[in-house]
Amino acid sequence: MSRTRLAVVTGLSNASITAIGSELIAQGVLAEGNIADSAGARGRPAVELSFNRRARHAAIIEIDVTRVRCSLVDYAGTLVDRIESPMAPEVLADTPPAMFLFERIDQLLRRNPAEAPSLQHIAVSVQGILDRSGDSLKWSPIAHMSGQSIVEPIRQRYGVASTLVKRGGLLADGARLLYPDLGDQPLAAVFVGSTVAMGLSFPDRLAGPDFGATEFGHMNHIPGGALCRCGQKGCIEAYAADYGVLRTAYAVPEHSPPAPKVPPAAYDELVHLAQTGRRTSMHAFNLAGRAIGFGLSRLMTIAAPAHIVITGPGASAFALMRSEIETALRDSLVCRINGQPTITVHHDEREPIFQGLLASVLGVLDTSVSALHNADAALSGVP
Amino acid sequence: MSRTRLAVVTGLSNASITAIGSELIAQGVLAEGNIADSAGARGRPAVELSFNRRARHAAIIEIDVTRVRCSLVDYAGTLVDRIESPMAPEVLADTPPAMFLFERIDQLLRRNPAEAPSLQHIAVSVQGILDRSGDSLKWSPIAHMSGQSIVEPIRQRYGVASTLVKRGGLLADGARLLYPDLGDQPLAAVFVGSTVAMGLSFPDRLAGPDFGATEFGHMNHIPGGALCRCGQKGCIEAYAADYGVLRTAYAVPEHSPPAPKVPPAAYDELVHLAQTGRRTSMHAFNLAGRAIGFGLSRLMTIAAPAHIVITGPGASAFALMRSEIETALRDSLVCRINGQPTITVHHDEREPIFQGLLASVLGVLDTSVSALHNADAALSGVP
DNA sequence: GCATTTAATTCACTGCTCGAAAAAAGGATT
DNA sequence: AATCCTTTTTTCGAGCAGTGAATTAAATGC
Repeated sequence: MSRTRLAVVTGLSNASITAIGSELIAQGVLAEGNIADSAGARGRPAVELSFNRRARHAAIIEIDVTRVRCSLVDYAGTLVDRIESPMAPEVLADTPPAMFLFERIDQLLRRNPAEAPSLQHIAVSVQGILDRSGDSLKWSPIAHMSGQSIVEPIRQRYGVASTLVKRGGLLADGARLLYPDLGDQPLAAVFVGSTVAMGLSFPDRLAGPDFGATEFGHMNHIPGGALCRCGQKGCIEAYAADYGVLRTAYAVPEHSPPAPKVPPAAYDELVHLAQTGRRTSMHAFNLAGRAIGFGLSRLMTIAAPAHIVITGPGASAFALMRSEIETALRDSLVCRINGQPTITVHHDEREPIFQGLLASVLGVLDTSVSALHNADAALSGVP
Repeated sequence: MSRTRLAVVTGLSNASITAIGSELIAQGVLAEGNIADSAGARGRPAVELSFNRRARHAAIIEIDVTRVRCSLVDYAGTLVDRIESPMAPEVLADTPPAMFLFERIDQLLRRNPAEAPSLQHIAVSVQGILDRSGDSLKWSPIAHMSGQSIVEPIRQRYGVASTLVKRGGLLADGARLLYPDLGDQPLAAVFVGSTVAMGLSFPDRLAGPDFGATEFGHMNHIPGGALCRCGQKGCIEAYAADYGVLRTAYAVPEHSPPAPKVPPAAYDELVHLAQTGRRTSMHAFNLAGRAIGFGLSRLMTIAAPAHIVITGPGASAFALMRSEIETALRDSLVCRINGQPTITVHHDEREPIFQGLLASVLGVLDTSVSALHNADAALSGVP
C-alpha cells in the first residue's frame, strides 16, 4: 500500500513512515512500485510500498496421512514452485521423516537456484501432539512420525530456522482469512476426513502449543465406545472419521481394529449411497454427526466460537450430518443463551492450511528482519 | 521493592527507574519506605518503593448463590473494610441487583469517609454468561440476576468505572497465585458446590469474555441424562453439584426438578455418610467424580492444563471422587502422551476468588494511573 | 501556464531511555 | 574519628524513535 495508507493503518505519522520506509528500502526488504488504479486520479500519485519478493524465501511443507506438498514462497507470499507427491502409509517405516523431507526440499532448491540462497525458514504443518521443544511429535496419526527429530536435522542441513506447526490451528487461522467480518470473535475449523481435527483461531492469536490446535478428534464421545486409531475407546474420530463411518455402515463390530487407510473412492461411494437413501449408510453418517455435534456442544462450554467451518473430505457429507450436529448444539446451555454459531462448509481444506502456514511463515520472516535491524543497532554502538 | 530490584525486574535502566519513580512519587501514586531486612547489610541501604495506599481505593463485591461479600481495598491491595451478609435465594425477586448492591456499597462508604472520595472502581464477581457489553448477565445460576443492568447503574450512582468478572476465571487466576512455580503452563480451577464451575488461567492472561471462564458445569456428560438447574439434561453439574449428589444418594429420579437450595449441613452429612461407608452415598459421589472426570478428560483435548485445583464445598469430598476422576483422565489420549495433570485440593474457594478479583482491580487502577499520565501529556501540549 | 489536489519529504523538536560517572549512605577497618 | 569499601541512587550528556508543521513533488483541471 502507499505510504499515506500505511500511516493511517499503522497509526504512525507520515514522517515516520518515510523514515522507516527508506531505511527498509535501503536494506532491500521493501521495494517501491506503482499503484495499479492510480490513473486519472488528481494529485500526486501514490507510490506503492511492497515487500521485496527476492529479499527472502521460505519453504512450506504440508504433510498429510496420504500426501506431501512442498512449496517455495517468496517474501511477498507468492508461490514460486511446488512439489506434490502421494505418501504411502508405510514409507516412513524405512526413511526417517527428516530424510523424507530432505529429498523434497533438495529438489525444490535445485530447481530454483536463484532463490535457494535466500531461503530463511522451513515450516512444516503436522498432525499430532508436539513435544515441549517443538522439535518432534510425541504422537501422530501419521505412521512412523512420532518421536523422530525433524526440526533439528533440517536446521543442521540447511542452516535455517524451522518450525513444526499443528495443522488444526493453521486450518483455523487460514479459515479466518475466508471470513474477514468475524471481528474479534473466535472461529473453529473442523477437519473431517481420515482423521477428525479441530483448530481454534482467536483474533489476537494466542496460538501457543497449549492452545489453538486441539485434539478434538480424540475427545471422548461415548465412554467405552468404538475403538479409535489412537487406541482409546469412544473418541469422536472413531465415529466420524472415514474409517469410523465405514465401520458403522458395514456393521463391523465397533471394537474391531480400525482400517489403516480408507481409499477416497470407498468413502465417496458411501456418501453417494447415503445421499440416495441407503439406510445403513445414512445411519453411519447420523452417528458421525452426532459425535461431532456433541463434541462441538462440549467445546462450546469452554470456548465459544461464533463461527464453525467444516472442511476436509467429510465436508461433502455435511448435509447428511447437519441435523444431528444442529440438534446437539441446540441442546446446549451456551447456544440457548448466546445463540448458535453459524456453520459453513469449505470443501477444500488445503487452501486454508497453506494460507495459515504462509501467514505464520511470513510472520517469522518479519521478525527475522526486525531482529537483524536490532542486531545492527547493537553493533553500531561498538566502535 | 527497591529501585535497583525494580530495574532488574522491569528491564529498565536505573536511570529510568529514578526518573519514573520520582515522577510517580510527585503524583502521589508511589511512596518511599524502608526495606525491612536491610539491617546489618553493607553498602547504602535500599529504599523501598511502594504503592501509595491512599492514592486510590476500590470496592470488590463477590456475589454467590448464598451470600454477598463487599470489600474496600486500597491501592496497595490491603483490605480496609468488609461487609458480609447471607443472601436468601428470593431476595433479588423484589430488589434489582444494582439496588441490592447500592445498600452495601453505601454502607461501606459511610463507614469509611476518609477513603470514599478516592474510590475509583467497583468490581463484581458473578457467575453466569455475560452479555456482550459486560453490563449484565444473560444467564445466571443466581435467581433473578439475569437480564438486569448492573454496571451502568453503579457507574451512574458513584461516577466510577465498574466491571463484572466471571467467578470461574477469577478462581483460576487466584489459584495460580497459590502455585507460582507453574511457569507458563495453563491451570484449571474447578469449583464444586451448589454449582460446578471451572476457570482456566494462562500466564499471559487472555481472559477475554470468550475465554478463561467457562460453562464447564453445563458441559454435557450423558445425553438425555439427569435434569440440571439450567433446564438441560445431562450436564456435569446435574451429577456433581450438591443437589445432584443428594438426588442420586436418595434415589430421587434423575429427571425430577432439582432442589433450589441445599443446606450445607445436608451436604456435609452426605460426605460423612460416604466416608463411613454408606453405599448409596458413596455411589452418588462416584457418579459425581465420573462426571467431573469425563468433563476434565474432554477439556484436556482442547486446553491442557498442567495443574488442576479442586475447590469449593465439594473439595471435602475429593477423596470420594478421586479414583473416578483419575480413571477418566488416564483414559484420554492427551494424558497418555503428555502425562496427567497434577490435581490438588484447596478447600477455601473465597480466598482465591478475592485474590483474583483484587489482582484484576489493581490492574484496572494501574491503567487509570497511566491513562491519567497520558492525558496530562496530551494537555500539556495545548498552551 | 497556473491553480488545485494529493503524496511524500524535510526539519526542528520532544520524550523516553540508556551508560557512565558521580554522589549518597551506610558498615568495616584502623 | 578518619578512611576505605560496598551498594544504592542520582545526575548528566547522548541517542533514538517518533511527531507536527512547513515544504517540496508530481500529477490533473482549466
